[in-house]
Amino acid sequence: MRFSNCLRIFYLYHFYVKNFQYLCTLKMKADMGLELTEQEQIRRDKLAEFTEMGINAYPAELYEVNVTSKDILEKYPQDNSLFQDVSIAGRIMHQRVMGAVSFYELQDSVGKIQIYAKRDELCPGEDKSLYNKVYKRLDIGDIIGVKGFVFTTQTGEISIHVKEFKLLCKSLRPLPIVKTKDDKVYDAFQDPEQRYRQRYVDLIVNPHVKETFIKRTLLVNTMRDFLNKKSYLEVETPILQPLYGGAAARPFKTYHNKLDMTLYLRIANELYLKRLIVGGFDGVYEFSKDFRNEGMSRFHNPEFTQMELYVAYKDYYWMMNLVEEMVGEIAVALHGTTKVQVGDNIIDFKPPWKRYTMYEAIEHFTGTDISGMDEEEMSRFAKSIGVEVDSSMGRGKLIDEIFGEACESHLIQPTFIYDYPVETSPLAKAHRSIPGLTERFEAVCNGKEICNAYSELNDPIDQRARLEDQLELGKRGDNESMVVDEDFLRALEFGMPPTAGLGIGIDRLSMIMTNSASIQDVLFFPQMKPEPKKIVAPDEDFLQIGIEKAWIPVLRKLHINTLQELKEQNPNQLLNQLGGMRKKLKLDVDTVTLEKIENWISKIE
RNA sequence: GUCUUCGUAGCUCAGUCGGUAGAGCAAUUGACUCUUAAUCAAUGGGUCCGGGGUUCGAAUCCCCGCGAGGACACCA
Repeated sequence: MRFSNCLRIFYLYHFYVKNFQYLCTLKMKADMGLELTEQEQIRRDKLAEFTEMGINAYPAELYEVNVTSKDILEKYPQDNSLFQDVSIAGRIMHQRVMGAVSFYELQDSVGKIQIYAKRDELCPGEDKSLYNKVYKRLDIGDIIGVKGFVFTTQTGEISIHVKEFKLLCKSLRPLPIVKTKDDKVYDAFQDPEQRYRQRYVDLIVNPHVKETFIKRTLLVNTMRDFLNKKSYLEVETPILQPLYGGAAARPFKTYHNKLDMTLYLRIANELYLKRLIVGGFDGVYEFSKDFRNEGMSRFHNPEFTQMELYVAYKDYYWMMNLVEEMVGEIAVALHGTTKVQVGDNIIDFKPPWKRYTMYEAIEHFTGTDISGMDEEEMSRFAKSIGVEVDSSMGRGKLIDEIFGEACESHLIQPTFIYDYPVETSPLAKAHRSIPGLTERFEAVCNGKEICNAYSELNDPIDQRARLEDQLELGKRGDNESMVVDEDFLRALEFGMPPTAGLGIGIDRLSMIMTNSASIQDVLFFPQMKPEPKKIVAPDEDFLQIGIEKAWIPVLRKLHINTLQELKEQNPNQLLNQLGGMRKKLKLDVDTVTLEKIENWISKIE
């Protein structure tokens, strides 16, 4: 008994000491808060006030939620007896205070709902401070939990009548204010730089952004289900690779200390998945984050996601069928139909898709049959349609460039292009009947490649020759060519069954399926250059040359953040400025003198 | 990498010919017991991205950076 009393005293003591320390911290921050904007400072002051009133702005215990905004808005109109005892939590997005009554909009993970609170109900007694000092002074962005019942207001909006509320998190930064009326959005938060750098803000204020990412996940889940239903095995292969291969791209290079070796971040996982087919799996796939050290654009991010699939005893025709079926299913899962609006076009993913050989496509769009041309004729033709040609380009590269220039951007509806030249397809099996071509196809949609697939090359001797040809190309100045992966060749020499392989760009497909113009819109955190950071010297630097602590934030306010910057000041001017700031901020410090300032400056190295 | 557009208050933006930096929302204070882009009144808030230059005077004109968007190049 005595022991437990001691414990209680100890805990009480502990609580007060901690709270006191916290208050001190808050006040201190408030004092040195000269770098904060006015609105941020006001929010911190409010936080300190709340704390002083005994309100914990960051409570630890869970808050029971028994309903979502969406549930209420969907089901309440059908049955007004529902939701008479709800508990819900969310972020305050909008406040309309009418004196003793207030309407807030609360945003939870699936939507928004209006909440209604009345002073005399929240504060039945004489003391109205819970409403006047706390509820009314909550800010946009604060997260609260409320309990009450659902009703319809006089103007017909389904709302929650608040009987009690609890602050769950005080927000210290003002959110962008986006207003909506009749589906028209005012002051939309759409500066791309801020949206991508601070995606959390983007997600809070732009509900359609959340939709995009939910669709992306649904896309991935649908694809995974589709593949699992066919009993293919989802696997994981190395991201850190001693040799990079499986695509033509420049890699990111890194270093392992203990092994004392260079490693590369994978540009593709193709060669590892094929080793697994050699090992005896009939179907393997991986959603693979790949990394390519190249230029960025609205279609390219340094890291991106591909799904690669390899299935034994199949060929590329079979794989075409799988792709159109799978992507068709994805469209239906996301949109309820195979027709998807993308920009100004409606794209229909309903199988079967159009199929052209590469030569057919070029002939279709240019009117010229290039299949019989030699390298020189082809080079002339390429130049004539505006392709930049250089000496490192072989025949295959030329065909590829001609296709890119003349055809790709015109292919809006999903179309398979197949039978690619052997020179640019070092991992694809030679065509069963046409020399110089490979059994490879790409699906092009909305003018962009969305996937790439082959009947995989499983002839180890041909494979070695092709990889060596790539090295030869490398010597001609084509820096994308690959390194020979001896272990991969060794695996092929044990024998890989005939296999169909596929790589499908998840980001590109997401762009199309969500009607997004930029890859940055389907990546939560697209790569950005770092934000420029101000260099701010620590307090000690200033203290060391004899500056009183109170003046340090003032100097920072004047944008004097380092001793070097201080040294460059005109002492007379600084004297005036410091005097001015002292008055303006009503600082409780002795005035500075010119002598003192000169003394500071003289001590700087 | 090249070309091009942009960078002003917490947010969205205006700023004329180079002459005291503005609006709406947000914030603060006050009024308001069913509002909804709530309303009404008052108030505060600025490194005009950074650094140079021209000028009596620069948010504005010129140069050099930084960051972002777009196009091209690159990327099968």
